[in-house]
Amino acid sequence: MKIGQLADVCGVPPQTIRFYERRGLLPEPTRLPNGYRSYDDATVERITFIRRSQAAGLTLAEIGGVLDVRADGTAPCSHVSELLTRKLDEVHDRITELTALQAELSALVERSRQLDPADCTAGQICHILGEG
Amino acid sequence: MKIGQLADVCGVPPQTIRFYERRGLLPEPTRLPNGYRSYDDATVERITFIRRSQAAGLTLAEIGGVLDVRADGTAPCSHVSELLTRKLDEVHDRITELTALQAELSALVERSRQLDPADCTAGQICHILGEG
DNA sequence: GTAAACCTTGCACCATGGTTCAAGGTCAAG
DNA sequence: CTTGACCTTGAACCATGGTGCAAGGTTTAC
Repeated sequence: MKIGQLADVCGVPPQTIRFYERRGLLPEPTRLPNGYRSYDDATVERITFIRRSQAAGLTLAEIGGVLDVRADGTAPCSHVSELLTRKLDEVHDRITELTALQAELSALVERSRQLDPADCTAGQICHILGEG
Repeated sequence: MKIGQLADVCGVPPQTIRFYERRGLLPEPTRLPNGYRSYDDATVERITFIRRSQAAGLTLAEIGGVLDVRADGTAPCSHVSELLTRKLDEVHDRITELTALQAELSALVERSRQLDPADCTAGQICHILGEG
């Protein structure tokens, strides 16, 4: 299977596959006599795994880590488990931040509805975003 | 006031002030006879405004837009109001995404607790992250 | 007079996840 | 035999918000 076919099967552009290879997420593929990359079905699975892991919020570096542990012959279970737990914390923290920001923005939008644009001519830059 | 003093007052590094200048968020400052940048209190206010707007989740490009409208002599009220409303939508959408991701991660972590690492030896990469 | 602390400029670099380009080799169809 | 679709490589570029470095000029303190 050449890179274009692999790309079609996996739903990613060929450049992205080469990019994953450069990042060490995919092993160097075997080559056809003409130098073209040649892939088997295991690579389809590997790319699918990468995309699924990305969907779970892991970075490419983190996914690479899992793949490396697996390549060592060690089951990456505890590694993955810790990773997911940590990621869950990060997501939770980010939601907390964004929720606070949402409240802040709501207050500002509400304020913008109540302020009179005519008052805006003062020396300040913007009386909606101005002081607190 | 020289750049270092301005930086201290505003709590940002001098490089960041030059960076804002390059991005058009700060006007070209007047210069002392020796070529050093010279600032007045209005710049303190302007940088404070930039940081406050960043805290509200606006990008530097968006903040620059507000500043430009203001520089035109137009009150940026309706512009800012729309910007904030749009930003509120974005934040809301992002929270929705992250909440879904949180649920997904929770399920995976739970699954990792129930799966037996001994089953991990199969041909797949990771039975926690494997076929969803 | 000299060292430290400040200022100047321009340019390169950081992470993130790719995308795009240039210049060329290969292969199948007509 | 030429056109088009595919493949190769290396390198630059995108947005984001800065940070760091090099090489030099200035100013302040001792």
